[in-house]
Amino acid sequence: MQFKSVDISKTASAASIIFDALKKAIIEGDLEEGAPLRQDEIAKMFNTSRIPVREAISRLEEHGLVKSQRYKGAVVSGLSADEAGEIFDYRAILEPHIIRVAVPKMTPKALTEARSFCDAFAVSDDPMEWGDLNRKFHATLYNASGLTFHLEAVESALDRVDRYLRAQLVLSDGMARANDEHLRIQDACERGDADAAAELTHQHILGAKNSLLNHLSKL
Amino acid sequence: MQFKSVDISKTASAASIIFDALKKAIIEGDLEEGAPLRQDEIAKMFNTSRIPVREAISRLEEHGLVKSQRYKGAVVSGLSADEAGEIFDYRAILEPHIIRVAVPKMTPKALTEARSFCDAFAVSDDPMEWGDLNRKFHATLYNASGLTFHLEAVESALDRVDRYLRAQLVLSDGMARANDEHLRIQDACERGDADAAAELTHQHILGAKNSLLNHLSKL
DNA sequence: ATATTGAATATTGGATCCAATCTGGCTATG
DNA sequence: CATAGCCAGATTGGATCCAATATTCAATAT
Repeated sequence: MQFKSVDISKTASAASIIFDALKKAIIEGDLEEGAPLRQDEIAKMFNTSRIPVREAISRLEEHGLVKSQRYKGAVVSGLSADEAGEIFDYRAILEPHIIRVAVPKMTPKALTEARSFCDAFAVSDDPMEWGDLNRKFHATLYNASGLTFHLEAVESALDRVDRYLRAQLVLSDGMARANDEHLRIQDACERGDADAAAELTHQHILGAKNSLLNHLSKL
Repeated sequence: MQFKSVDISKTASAASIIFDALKKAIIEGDLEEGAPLRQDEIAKMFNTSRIPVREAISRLEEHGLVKSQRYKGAVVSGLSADEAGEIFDYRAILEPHIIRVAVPKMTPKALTEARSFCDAFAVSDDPMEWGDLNRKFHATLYNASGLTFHLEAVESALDRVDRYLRAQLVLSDGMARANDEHLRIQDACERGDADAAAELTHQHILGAKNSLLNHLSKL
């Protein structure tokens, strides 16, 4: 008799679960910049001791999402407009390269999947969903590249500016422009025009950066 | 009366010390790919308990330097030739951008410091020193850019391929070519020619990549 | 002889306890 | 009144102990 292989899970340690939860909370802005991460408090939330909490925090620190001082504890990292701008520049350099490599490798399946995210993004009216769909759309296209190191690097960069990205989408013309640009990128990919996809991606990121910095400077 | 600020140290936790030591050992190849990291063993080496060891290992994992499996322990990550090649490509994209930004900001002090590393690299006959001096030379030039995120990203990438970099320098023409290219880069920086510095850096990295992959394919 | 079971050992993940350090408020003193 | 010193609570870093899982190897059945 044949059995289906079932994932007996237990795969995730408490530390990993806490890490993921804290990361999500920081990225999505539930934990504000400068907010202190009290080990005891977090441990109680997850019904664990402080040991896995500390492991989670130290891993977050390696990602630059928190800063901790010996005997003083950890706080959520802040990000100045300049730093956010630098990270957008970083993405504007890397992501065009990734999509250029990816285009010739995209399967019909990947393309339809990307298009479905693109469509969902277009019709969604839930601002909390926009950020997710936006990332999924781009990630689906990028994944075809097979450039695992680049993909990790970009994910990490996106984590750092996720809040800014969402903020930018909410701006008056943010969604409209993003939508339009997504369609053009999707089109270029379907045509197999890697150079166009790369150039459009470059403009897409720099456009978001300018829109964001422009907005921030007015505050 | 004025006091110089003295670092009362104690700044470093045991976990940080262990992290740095393990990282150095992995980067420099003292710990080979696939080598298991036994918490107990490492704890005894540092006269600590396993707690800070685990924290160090989990931080290393976030940097991709080790891979660990629940209840099975951690091993030093391997890196295929393809993956190493990908990371060289990544550097070939980022570092030219960094140096282009850096050139107009370089102080005379930074330039002389870079030149001293360049000279030391040229005359050193200790292969273990080459890797360090090489990284210090480039880092000194890059630091002027003030692009902290980019600098961290490149450092992290260099950590992953450090062994390959050293191996490449030891190849017959590795040092000679690196030396020559370093001088050209230093020259371009001193002339204030950012575009030339960027282009030379690009070629420098791709040249090293090709030399390395070419060598590896012959094994 | 080979494959399978099961117990003994090794190793990791986490809980609890202790030590070191920070923080905030109180007091003494000028 | 202002300020330095100091004590008590809060908080973190680490050590020790226990639980969960993996691995090894001897015993047994086919």
